This record gives sequence, structure tokens and C-alpha cells, in this order.
Amino acid sequence: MKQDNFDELLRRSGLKNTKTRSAILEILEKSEQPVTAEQVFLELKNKQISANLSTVYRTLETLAEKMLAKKLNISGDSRAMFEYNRLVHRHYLVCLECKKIIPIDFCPIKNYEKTLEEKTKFKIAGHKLDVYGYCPDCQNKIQE
Amino acid sequence: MKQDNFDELLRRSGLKNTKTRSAILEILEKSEQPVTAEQVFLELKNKQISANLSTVYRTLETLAEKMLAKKLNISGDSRAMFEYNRLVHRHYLVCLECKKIIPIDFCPIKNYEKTLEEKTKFKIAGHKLDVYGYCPDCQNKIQE
DNA sequence: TTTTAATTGCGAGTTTTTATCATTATAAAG
DNA sequence: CTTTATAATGATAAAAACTCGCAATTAAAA
Repeated sequence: MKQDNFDELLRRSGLKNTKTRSAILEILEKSEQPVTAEQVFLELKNKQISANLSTVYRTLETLAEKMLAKKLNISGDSRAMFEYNRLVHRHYLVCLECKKIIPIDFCPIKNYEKTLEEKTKFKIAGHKLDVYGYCPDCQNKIQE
Repeated sequence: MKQDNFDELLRRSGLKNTKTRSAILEILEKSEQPVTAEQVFLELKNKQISANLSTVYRTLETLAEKMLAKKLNISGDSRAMFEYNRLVHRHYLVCLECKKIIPIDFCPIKNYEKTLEEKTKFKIAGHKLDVYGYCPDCQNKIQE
């Protein structure tokens, strides 16, 4: 079973496998959307795993440093969000009205990075793209 | 002269033309890069225009609401940044090392939005794209 | 086991941003 | 050019989102 396959993942990053840590990784991995530190904290509580909020912050930061998670800032929310660092990266479509976040699988700018690298002499490490708009539900609700 | 041509701009948005407000708009307009509230606050001080920090926050927020400015979150800095809302939108290339921010004029995903609109039935309002990497200077400095 | 070093909890401290409310300034009306 | 209504500002406090220091705990190496 892949129950606790975070053990190896943590180990490879030189991190100890603690209950909180693997629980947080699991929460990230199971979540379809980026989550805030507070959401992780509450989710842990749900699972009867007590953890201090500052530990959650620290852990998320550590996971991001070790590239096991990604830290992002989605516009409209001042808080940092975190997502599991999947091999295939994702972009999100965010509804400006209801704040719903929907993953987009296709990345429209992968090719563009090379062009940009040549043009600017930067070594491109990655990019961040989010698209904003109004979801079908909210389009109907608004119609003013 | 276009010295105080922010007057009309503010007026059209139903905002009073105050000294602080037009000074802030001018700072945004003249800046090649997005700026934080604090930077605006300090820049005002430089110009001998006293303004309270909370006024700066409030003003930036108002300008963003009225679409005279755009509010953004560039990764790596937890603070909100603001830029003048130019007709042609811009993307930025950010150096992960020295935090330098360079505008990119070309937008590689304009076309993609239409496709996405059809596919998701969202009404797309805009997008946010930043590219991250290492600038030529920092590439040399690092070489470890 | 025992030891060593990483991790956590807790409390306090920062930083960034927002709210309240009395005062002041803008611009509309007279 | 005043007066007046309303919008904007300053000052202060407070909320929200993190971050830090240090003692206690725990994981894993010896």
C-alpha cells in the first residue's frame, strides 16, 4: 500500500518523518486545490491530529523549500497558499465572484519560456499563471 | 501640459482630486514596476508630501477598485503590489535571487483565453502571469 | 538503549493591512 | 465668495497572517 509512502519522500529530502509532517503532506496531496495554512490546521484538527499553528506554518514553509510543496499567492486573497508539488504543474481558473478555484491541466506557455530565455538571457525556473473570470453559475446570478 | 491630467481621470471615477491621490497616481504611472504600499508611502515622503500610511493603503485600494490601478501579488513577497493600470497589460520576469523585476511586453496567452472560455464556459476577465528565473548577473554570481 | 540533532509547542513579537472616528478638505450649491 | 454636504485624511487601535526564541519532546543514528 502507498499509505505511508511519504516516509521515503521526506527522507530523501533530509526531513524526519513526523506524524504532523506526513499528515500535512497527505492533506496537500489529497487536495484538488491549493490550501492556506489555516485550512491545513483545521483539517488536521478534523483528523484528531493536534498540531500547533506555528508548526503548520513552519512545516509548509519547509516543504516548499524542499520542493515537496509549492507556495503560491492567488490574487484576491492576501494569504499564502500551498499545493502538493505534482510532477505536472497546474494553473488555476479562479472565479472572481464565488472564489471557486478550478485546475487547468494544459499549460499554454511552456514553449514561450524558451523564447524568453533566449531573448532575456535569464535562466527561467518556472512561471505562475492564473486566469480570472466568472464561472457559469455566477454569470447567471449577476446579470444586472 | 499633462501635469495634472489625473484630475479628469479621478473625476470620471467619481473620486475627489486630492493632493495625495494624484501624487500616488503619478508615482504609479511613473513607475516601471509594481510597488508596495510602503514604497509609495516613502516615495511620497521624498516628495515632501506628507501622507498617513493608512491613507496610502486606502487610496491604493480605492484606485484598484476603480480600475485606475491593479493590485497584484508577486511570489516571494507576501505584500500586495500595485501598478498603474495601463491599457496594454504587462507581465513580469522576476529574478529569484536579486528580486529584480523586469517587464515583458509580449503576452503569450491572449489567444489561449478564448479557447479556455469555450472549454470552461467561464467569462474570462483577465489573467496573471509572472515568470521566474535567474538574471544574467545572478547566474554568474551563483555558479557554485 | 543512549545520544544527538531535528522538530514541536507555546508564548510573544512582527509585519502587513484594516477599521473607527473625529477632523479637515473638496467641490457643489446658493 | 460663502455655506454646506459629503468625501478624504490622520491618528490610533486592532485584526490578520505570519515568524521567532527557547525549552521540551521526539526521531533516528550510534
